Order: sequence, then C-alpha cells, then structure tokens
Amino acid sequence: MSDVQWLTTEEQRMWRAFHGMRRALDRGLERELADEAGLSSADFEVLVPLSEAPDRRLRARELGRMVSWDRSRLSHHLRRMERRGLVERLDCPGDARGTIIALTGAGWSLIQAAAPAHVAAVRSYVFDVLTPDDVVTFTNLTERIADQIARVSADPCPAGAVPDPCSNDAAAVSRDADPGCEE
Amino acid sequence: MSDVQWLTTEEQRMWRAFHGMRRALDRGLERELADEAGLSSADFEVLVPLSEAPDRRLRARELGRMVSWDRSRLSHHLRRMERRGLVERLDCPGDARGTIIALTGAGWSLIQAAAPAHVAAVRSYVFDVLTPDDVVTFTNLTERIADQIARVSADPCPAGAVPDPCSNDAAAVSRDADPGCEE
DNA sequence: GAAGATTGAGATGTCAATCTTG
DNA sequence: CAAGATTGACATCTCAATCTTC
Repeated sequence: MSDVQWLTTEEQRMWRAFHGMRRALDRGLERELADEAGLSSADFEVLVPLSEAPDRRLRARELGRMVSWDRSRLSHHLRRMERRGLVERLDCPGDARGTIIALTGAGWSLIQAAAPAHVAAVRSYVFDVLTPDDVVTFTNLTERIADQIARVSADPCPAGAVPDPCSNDAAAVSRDADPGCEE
Repeated sequence: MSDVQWLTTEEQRMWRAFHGMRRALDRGLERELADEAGLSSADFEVLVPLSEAPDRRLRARELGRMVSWDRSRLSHHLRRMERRGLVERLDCPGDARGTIIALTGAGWSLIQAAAPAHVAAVRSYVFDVLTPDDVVTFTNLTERIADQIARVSADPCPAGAVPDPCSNDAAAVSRDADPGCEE
C-alpha cells in the first residue's frame, strides 16, 4: 500500500475538470427545471420513462430498473409525487405483489411542458460546443470507463492486487453515518 | 418553444452513457471509501484541502470556496465531522466573524490512511483504461463544456430581443420524436 | 424462502431566516 | 448594509426491518 501510484498532473487536471463540470451541469439543470416547471431532476428522471411507456404506466419494478434506483428510494419518491398529483398507484393485475405507476393527466401535461426547455438547456450547456465527432469520442470514453468500473467492481480481487485484497481496515475513527452522497 | 431541437440518437447515447458512468463511479468510490476508511466522499472532499493546507487549517470561507459548497452545507457537515473528532473549530484571529477549521490528529491519520486506497480505486476505475492522449482529450471536452455552462449561466441572454452573440444556434441536425433524455 | 413493495429511522443537502462583526 | 457563519425546518436518500404474495 505504500507504493501507490499517485495521479499525474494531467490526470489530476482531468479529475478536477470532470468534477467541476458535473457540479456546474447539475446545478444549472436543477435550477432550470425548478424554475421552468417546478420539477427536480429526480422528478424528471421518473417522469420521462413513464411518459414514453405504453398507456403511460409502468410496474414499479420496471421503473426502478430504468432509473437505477433501489426500491426504497423509488417508493419514497413516488409517494411524494403521488401527493403532488403527478402519478397514481394502481393494483397490478396478474401479480398482487406488484404496483402499477400511472402518469396522471397533470403529470403528463407537466412533463410535456417541461421537456422542451429542458432539452434546450441540455443542448445549450453541452451539445452546442460539441461536434458530432466530439459526441462519439466522449461517448466512447465514458462507455469505456463505465465498462471498466463494472468489470472491476464485479471482480472482488483484481489480479496483481495486494496480497490481502479483501480486508483493509484503515478506519481509526468511528463514523455515525453511512455512505452519503456525492460532491 | 414549439420548435425544439431534440437530441439526436448519438447525443442521447452520450447522455445516457455519461449518466450511467457517473452513477457507477459514484457508487463504487462511495462504497470503497466507506469500506476502507469509514468516510463519505463528502468527508474526503473536505479532508483533502485541509490536509494540504499550511498548518492543516483553513478559514471556513476558503474551504467552502475550494469545495464549492455553500456556507450552510459546509457548516452542517463540519459540525458532524467535529462531532466525530476529525476537525476542530477555532476562533479566527484578525476577523472575529471568521472560523478556522483545523484538522485534528485523528483526522490527519484517517486521511493519510484512506488516500492510497482511494487513489488506487480511482486509477483502477478510470485511468487504467485511458491512455495519456485519452486523458487530454477527455479533459479538453469536459473543460469546454464547463466553460460553456459558466458562459450560458452567467448570461441570461434576454429572449425575444435581437439575435445577439449568445445565441448558439446549432445548425441543422436531425431530431428524434421523443424527449429522450433523463435527469 | 425469494421477490415486490412499503415504512421508519437516521444522515445529508437546500432554503430561508438569524446573528455577529466589519 | 454586506460578509461570515450558524441554525431550524423541510425535502431527499440510504439502510434495515417488515409485510404480502409468489
């Protein structure tokens, strides 16, 4: 563990640029959605697949997979959205365990009204400064990284790693919190 | 607003890949930090500048600027970190309004112990699959986007007015039917 | 027992006051 | 009044039960 390969200057620069870009993008889009439609990006993320689904409804299970949320987060968020009149919960025919999430008329109207400005914001923030080639390049790089993360995460003990890969307790101070969120 | 330019197929693909990569990266790093050191990425983000500062201390104002958090978030988080014994709050000499945030011995030990594994994780997730050229390319693309966001956000660009220099009309590109973008 | 979903508790982040000092 | 910082209220997210149904 003592012979760590630290990041090079260029790697550090990329790391900072990446995080800075993320932060700016998140803030800008969050604010735009809130101002224009009273929606959070989480709301939007849920509303899009619902609006595109046949009959504008999906099983909670499917919806959760599409947005990559766990059941708990989805359930809490849908409860709040239901309270606001954006979605409805319905019984699932054929499987009494399931729940159907249906977009309400108000939810449909809202996503329809919000989408154009949101897409315009995404375009003005991101795609206005990228050529088609840039888009392909960026996609390839991000997909390569995503694949790598999936590969490494799936393999608990990467080859050539430390002798004792699965027990590394560096914690010296207790912690009253769980993994929280991201910068 | 009715003539919105929707995202092309390639743009949608990039948008999804980008968000998927972010999600995987966040989860992986969050889990790694929690397992190895009992830290969240937010903790880490605060500890790094403190550990690099002269005397291992910074004014809260400075620290807040470095991590790009607002005062409220920083104050809440520092209270929790202080409770865990990672940092201390001290009076600021010369400006009674200020607060000095000082890394404790425990905080220093923890960040020292956590950093190698964290860097190793970042390397294995990201930089192991990027050539030096890739790093430069990715940096340039993200910096370009970040600059663009800063430019567009700073300038409200009064709509309905004359065609002014801020209007980045991305010229004719094909379009898709659906509002296919998430988050 | 496993899967789908809900719930409550605790942690974190945001927003709007509030307080003190320059 | 403006800046630095804190606080309380509230929304959101995570984790660990819990419940029902397959």
